[in-house]
Amino acid sequence: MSATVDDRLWSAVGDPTRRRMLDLLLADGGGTATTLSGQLPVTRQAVAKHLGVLDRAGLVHGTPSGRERRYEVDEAQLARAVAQLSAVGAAWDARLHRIKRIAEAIRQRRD
Amino acid sequence: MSATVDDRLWSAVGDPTRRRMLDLLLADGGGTATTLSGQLPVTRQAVAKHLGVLDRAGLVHGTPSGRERRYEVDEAQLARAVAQLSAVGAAWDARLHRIKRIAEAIRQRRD
DNA sequence: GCCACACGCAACCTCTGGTTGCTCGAACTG
DNA sequence: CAGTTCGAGCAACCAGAGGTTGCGTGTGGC
Repeated sequence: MSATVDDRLWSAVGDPTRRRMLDLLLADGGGTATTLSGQLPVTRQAVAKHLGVLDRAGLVHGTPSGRERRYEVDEAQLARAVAQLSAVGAAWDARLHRIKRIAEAIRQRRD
Repeated sequence: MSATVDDRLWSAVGDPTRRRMLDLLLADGGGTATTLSGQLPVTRQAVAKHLGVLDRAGLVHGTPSGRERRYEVDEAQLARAVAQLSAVGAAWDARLHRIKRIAEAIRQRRD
C-alpha cells in the first residue's frame, strides 16, 4: 500500500515544474526565484509560489541575503522523498510480479 | 534530468486518489466506479472522472459488461510508470550522492 | 541621491478534483 | 409483462492550485 506516503512531500514532488526546479537547484547548488525563472518557462511569481510549496514541504530552505532570497535544497528531506517514491514503486512492482506469477501458474495448469 | 518522463503518466499517478484506486484495482483484480467508490472517501462520479484520466493515460482499460463497466489495470503500462518513478528517484539519488561526495572532499581538504 | 533590480502582495484566469442532481438503460422481481 | 432497482453518464456548480499581469517596496550600485 502507499498508505505510509507523506502526501505533502509527494504532492510537492508531483508537480513537473517543481521537479525541474529541484533539478536546477541541485545542479546549481541553490538559486533565487529570479535566477530559476530565467531557466524555466514560467514567471518569477509562479516560481516564488512553488518555492513556497517546496519550503513548506521542507524540501528547500530559503535565507534572505541582501535584497535577494537564496534557496537551497534540503538534501535529507529530498532523500526522504526519493525513498517514498521508490517505496511506492516497489510496492506496485511487487504486486505486478505477484500477479504475473499467478497468471503463469494458471497458464501452466491449463496446458 | 527528469526530462524523459511522460508527464501524462506521471500526473496520472501523481494524484493520491488515483494511486489508491490503482492499489485497489490491483488488489481486487479490477472493479467498477461503484465498487471503487465504496472503498474510497469520494463519490462515484469523482471515481468515474479519475478512471477516465487513468484510461487516457493507458493505465487502466474499461470494458462494458451488461449494465456495468469493469476496469482493469494495464500491467505493462503500470510497469512503465513504475520504471519512470524509479528513474527520477535514481537521478536525484545520484545527484545527492555526488553532492555528498563533493562535500566530503571539501571537508577533507579543509582539515 | 537616484536608478535598477529582486522581492512580496493582490487581482484575476483556467484547469482539475470534488460535489449534487438529474436522466437513461439494463437487469431483477412480482 | 410491468415496475422497481441499480449502475452509468451527463451537466452545473464550487474550491483550490498553477499561472499570469500589475503594482508597491526595500536594498544595492553608481
